[in-house]
Amino acid sequence: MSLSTKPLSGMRQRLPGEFRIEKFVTETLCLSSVRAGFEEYDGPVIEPLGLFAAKSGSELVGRQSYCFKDRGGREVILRPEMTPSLARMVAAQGELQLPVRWFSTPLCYRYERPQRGRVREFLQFNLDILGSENLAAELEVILVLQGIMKSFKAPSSIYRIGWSSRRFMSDALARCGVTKELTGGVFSAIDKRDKMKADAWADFLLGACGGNSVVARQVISLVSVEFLSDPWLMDLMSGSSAFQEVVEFNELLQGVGIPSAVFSPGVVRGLDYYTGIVFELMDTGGENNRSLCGGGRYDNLVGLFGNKKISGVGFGLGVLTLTLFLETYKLIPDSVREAAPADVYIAVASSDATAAAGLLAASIRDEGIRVMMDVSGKKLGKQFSEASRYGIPFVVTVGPDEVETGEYKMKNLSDGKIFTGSLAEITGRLK
RNA sequence: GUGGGUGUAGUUCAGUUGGUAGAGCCCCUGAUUGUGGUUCAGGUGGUCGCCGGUUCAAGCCCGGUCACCCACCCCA
Repeated sequence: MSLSTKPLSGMRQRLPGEFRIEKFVTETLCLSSVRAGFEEYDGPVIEPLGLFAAKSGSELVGRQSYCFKDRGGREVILRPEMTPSLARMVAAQGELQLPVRWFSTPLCYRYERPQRGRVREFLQFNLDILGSENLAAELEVILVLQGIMKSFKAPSSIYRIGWSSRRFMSDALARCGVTKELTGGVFSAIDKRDKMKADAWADFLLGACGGNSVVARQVISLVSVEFLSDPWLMDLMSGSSAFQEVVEFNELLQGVGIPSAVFSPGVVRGLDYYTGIVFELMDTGGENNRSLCGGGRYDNLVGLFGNKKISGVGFGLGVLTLTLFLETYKLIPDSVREAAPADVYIAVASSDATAAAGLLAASIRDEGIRVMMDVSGKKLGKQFSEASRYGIPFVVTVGPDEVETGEYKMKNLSDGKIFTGSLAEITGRLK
């Protein structure tokens, strides 16, 4: 009985070609963050279960987590997300200069059935600002998000940043006549609106509203609102500070001019800890059905660790979902997809020249040039094939003749021309 | 956890009413013994996912099982 050649279901395994693409994506994310003054951090993969039990949501922790007892009998969990760890790190710092602007690309784990864009071990880019209650913080993270999309050269027509506010929606639902007990159910009903047929959804919502059709009609009006200046909405929300905040944030977005950001009362977000403005990033085409990114303001997370009240705002972005999005719109550059592993290949004409070839390889490498030396021992033609397959542009041949004369032949594989020269002349050419 | 689909060469797939397993690509060898790509000639490679049943005979029919994919739930 031999071992399986497959990794555990949903676990991450990357061949060099795939890894190169993933690396391109994460490095671009990193660059966009650094450009906005954010600093990178990291946290533990294994956390105490209690860290997530409090605020992340029962579904996430109860059914979709890798949790177990360690050898010390502690209930532990492979982190399903990063934000609670971040909140703890910030809470533990006595004299941290606030606000902090941090980002990270942690591996996270969720025990769910794998499907397109969803696996069990995944990279989730996180970017947060903690310690600012100013709406400028929301604006800043959305600006970074937009900057990320720009740096991938994604035109604003192919994605949409839908945003709303938890506080506003709770207030609005109350004013529509939804009781406190029913609010949660109505929220999740709203979340499902785009996934159901209109009639079926209306029935579903009616159920969530406790069968009260007057209330249900009000809720339908609410989520159908497209503009904040809607007279019905302004009448409903008169005197609401949450509504005022939404209007204010909308003005900020208008002022900056972010065409892809759209007020969408239907955006609710799943995680329990969000309190204020929430947003998500969606593909406007039908290819990638799930949100690529979700985020918002969370006011009470740091408070779990003591008396400090530090408000945060940030988002999580799935590296895999983003990569699928980029693939769909052909936004992964060919230079990344087809990158050669070396600048020059050293072909060894006969085995007695191996030491000389090694010496040559080392001295060219010292100049910062990427050199792949043949280790196959195959005949010369095969070595050229190998270089060609790798996409390496130059081949230098080393054999008894070269060892004797110190003159090397370098072939340019794209035009077939051969250059002859000393080691210094060869490296000069390659630089 | 629920529903649907697919399992045949390294890979993508074809395989007729049940009759001894096929193609493209890849890979290997040679034409070219110190120079790749193109071309040409040849070649390797299969427990048809697994177990059982029906049959003279099963890749094909039936039952079970496992794996993967897709959708739902949830979420990045």
